[in-house]
Amino acid sequence: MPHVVLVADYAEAVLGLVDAVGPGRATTYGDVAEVLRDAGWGGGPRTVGAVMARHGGAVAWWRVVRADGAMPLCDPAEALARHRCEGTALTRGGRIDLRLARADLPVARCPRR
DNA sequence: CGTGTGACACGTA
DNA sequence: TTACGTGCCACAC
Repeated sequence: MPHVVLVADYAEAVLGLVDAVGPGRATTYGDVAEVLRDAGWGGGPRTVGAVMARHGGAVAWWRVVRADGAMPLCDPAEALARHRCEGTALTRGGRIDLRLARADLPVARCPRR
């Protein structure tokens, strides 16, 4: 079959990783993209963001933040509230403290290889 | 096949 | 610390 991986499959992988991030923890678009990249998928941070925009509602989207710890732009207030409930480590600027909250992502597997 | 766009990342000022 | 420019990948026109 084609060497091109359908977005649906990529999206499934993204959601799987996000789902693996437990309460009180967080990961970044870049981290997710890197894992998927090592697994043989293409894409970058922005591609992960695109997937979240389309299918994010099915998972804990607020646990995926930017590399600087800032909340996703879609709904910062909602995300911040969620993290406060979960007790996620935050900095005084109201951003995620990735030093403490960064989650270890499971190893993704390639679509076909 | 060029151009614009996006829930990003990173170096530099 | 914030602001701006550049690189990045995939997709819609």
